[in-house]
This record gives sequence, C-alpha cells and structure tokens, in this order.
Amino acid sequence: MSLSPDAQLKEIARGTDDLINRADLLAKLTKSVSTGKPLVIKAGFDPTAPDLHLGHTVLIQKLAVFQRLGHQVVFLIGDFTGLVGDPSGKTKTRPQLTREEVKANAETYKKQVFKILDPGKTLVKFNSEWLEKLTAYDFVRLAAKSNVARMLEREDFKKRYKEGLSISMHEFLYPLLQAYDSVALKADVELGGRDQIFNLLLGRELMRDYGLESQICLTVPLLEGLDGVQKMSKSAGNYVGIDEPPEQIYGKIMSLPDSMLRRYYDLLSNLSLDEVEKLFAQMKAGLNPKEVKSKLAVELAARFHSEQAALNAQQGFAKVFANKGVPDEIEEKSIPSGELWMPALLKELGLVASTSDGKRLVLQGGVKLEGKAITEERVKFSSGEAKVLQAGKRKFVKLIVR
RNA sequence: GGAGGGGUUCCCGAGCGGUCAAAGGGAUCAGACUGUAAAUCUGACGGCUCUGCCUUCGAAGGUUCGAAUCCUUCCCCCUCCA
Repeated sequence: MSLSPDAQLKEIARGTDDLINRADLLAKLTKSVSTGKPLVIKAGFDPTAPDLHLGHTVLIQKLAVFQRLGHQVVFLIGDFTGLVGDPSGKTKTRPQLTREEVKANAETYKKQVFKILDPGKTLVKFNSEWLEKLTAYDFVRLAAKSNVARMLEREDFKKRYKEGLSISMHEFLYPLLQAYDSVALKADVELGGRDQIFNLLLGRELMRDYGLESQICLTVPLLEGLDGVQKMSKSAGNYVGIDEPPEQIYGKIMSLPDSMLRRYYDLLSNLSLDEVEKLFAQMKAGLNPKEVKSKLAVELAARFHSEQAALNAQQGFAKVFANKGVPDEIEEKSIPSGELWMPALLKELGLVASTSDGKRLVLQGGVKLEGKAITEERVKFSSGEAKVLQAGKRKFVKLIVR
C-alpha cells in the first residue's frame, strides 16, 4: 500500500529531531509514488558494538516506518569506517577487526535489528565493499572535497579546537568516508542520531559534488540513559539492551527517574500521541507514576520478547520489590553444613566481589536468610536444610545444605 | 626541533616529606522512607586468614627513620612555538 506523499511525510516527520529538508523529501516521495520506485533509506552502524540498546531503537523504529511505507532500507555496517575510528572514542586505538569478527558482529546485529525490521525487506551492506577499492588518488580527491574550515563548523570539532584540544587527521576523514557511503549507495535519505547531523549534511554536499541528487538528512533525538543525564550508551552503563531478558528490561525501565518518563514515552512508545497525552493527564490528576512507568516497561519488554513474558516480568517485579517477596525461580546452590563465615560464602556464591565487600553487606544489614537480616558473620547450617539467602535487594540464592 | 603542562583509587579531581588507603564530587552498593530498582535522607565504598596485616598514587631505581609527595632514568598524554 502506497500512501499519498503528504501522508507519508507526516508519518516520517513524527518524532524526528531534524529533517533537511522537508520540501526535498516531499519531492522525492512524490516522485516515488508516481514512478513506483521505492526510496533508498540509509542508516549506518559501527560494527564494534553489536549490543544494541534502546537508544538505537529510536532510529531503527524510524527505519521500520520507512519500511512499512514501502521503501528500501539499507542497513549499512561500517566495517571500514569502524577501522578508521569514530571521533568520539579518541583515547584508545581501535583493535583491528578481522573479517570473521566483523561477520560475526554483523550476524549479531541482524539478529537484534530484525526484532524490529522486516528481514525480507532489508538490504544489509558493508561499506568496505566500496571504500576498500578507493586508491590513494581517489582518497586525496575525496579529501579535497572538503576543507578545514568546513570541518571546524562541526560543533564538537569547533569546541575542541577552541579549547586547544587535539583533533587527529583521521577524525576529519571519518565524516568524509561516511558521506562517500551515501554516494556509493545513491541514498535518498540518511538517518542518524542527533550527533550525526554534520556527517549527514556532508553526505548531502558530497553527493552534489559527485553529480547525484542530494540525500535527505533525518536525525532522531538521542535518548538519554537510565540516569537521565548522559546519552544512553554501553560504556556509560546506563542502557537497556534489547537482547536482555524481559525481567531486566522491565526492571531497568522501572529504575528510570520519573522525570524521564515523558521523554521515554515520546521516543520509544508506539502509542499514539493522543494516548500518551491522555496518560500523562491522568498522572497529573493523581495516577501513580509507577503505573505509567510500568505500562511502558511492559510495552518494551513485550516488543523484544512476548506479551506473556512481559506480564510475567511485571508480576515478578511486584512480588520482589513491592511486596518484598522472593522471586519464583531462584538458583539453587549446594553448601557444606557447619558454621560458615558469611563474607567468604557470599564471595564464593558470586553475590559480592570480595570478602571485604561481603563483610560490609552483612554489617549494613543487607544479607538475609529466609527473609531475616543476619547480624552475625558466622552462621550455622545443618545438613538437609534449604534456606533462601538474599544479598542486597535483588540477589537471591537457595542454599541446599549438604 | 624548541618551550611548557600533566599521568592519583571505577570516573572526574584534591593532596606535593609523616596525622594518607589518600579531601571533594560522580558512579556504585546497603539501610530508612516511599509510589518503583523514582525522589529524598543516612551510611559504606582497595584486598585479606580483619581491633591487625598486605597491596595501591604511570614504570624502575635512589635519598630518607619515613615518599603519592624529593632526586635520577624511562614510558605515555596534552598545549604552544617552529
């Protein structure tokens, strides 16, 4: 089904951060509808982090929108540019990935991405396919397409330059190579995060230089992580991975600060704008924010798993945290009988990092046996007993005494 | 090539001969409270066979009764001028 260009535009523009520019996109859509030729939608991904999180899904969902509208999504894996290195991670030299590693990462990517995208309609490409073939001559010619002043227009470069921080040569190359990808793919639209705007725009210019019709640049907002401050990233540890078990997804969303709720709804929920408005109006009128949060947590857990798994996670959470109970399924561990020194036991069971840590936990009343906080470091266990040991709020182990 | 500034515990960042396992902040963890793994408050936050001992302040040596702090060499990072 092919919607009218106007209707498509509206759908595409929803929840975007920036769209450059609307008129061009409308023209492309109009042409696409009249000729029946789908637009080429490009989105690039670095092959070094195959662990996708919610932050990435904002963009992927937008890709899915294009896909539903009948356009050709190209999932571009930046195996070559990954070697060059993204300007943001500047301290360490990236390890050179072998072909096998890139391939393996790509598979992981696909597995995750196809929870949202339709595999049958997605074209997966590697940019080494064309970038590797560039000669030094091509390369210099490519580099000549831009200039230092232009590069320094980029916000982060400008800032670093002003503050006298270093900028490596290859960091200038990165945007150019990414832009060249658009040339190679003859992309109609490129999607990226908010931080990608410069690179996307460079693609737009470069395509013109190469005599092609310029791509449309569409950015989606960057999702803040669970801490509500930094952008979501694996290295910051404030992320929700889409491959995580439903209980984790649910629990992590519940740990989101209330202040971030609306933002998450706007960027992640599939609810219509009206429904979201209504929900927040209710909350203002007294509905417990916890309920609103839980609703989102269920929606997301269900998206990456199943409705049932999500509801189970919700129940388990209520049991453990709201009612301070014990989860249904806990790991069983066998321990010897006799008097045991808890810090060592905790360490052995992997519940704490060190005996010192274990001592602290006991001291602070964070260790419970059968729901009762223990006060002594040494506890007697008799053979045949089975007791639930709890370390902190969410770690449980069932002890089977030999 | 020249001049200068730096490398401190998970991160940022103080300390610049003893009172330093090292201020402060962040992150993390625990407890209380609650509406949740929100918010807030309190506490903990190198390791261990734990009223003591061991290891840590880029690396290796040295000075000293005693060094993260002083000296030497080395490694690394950054800035400016060429």
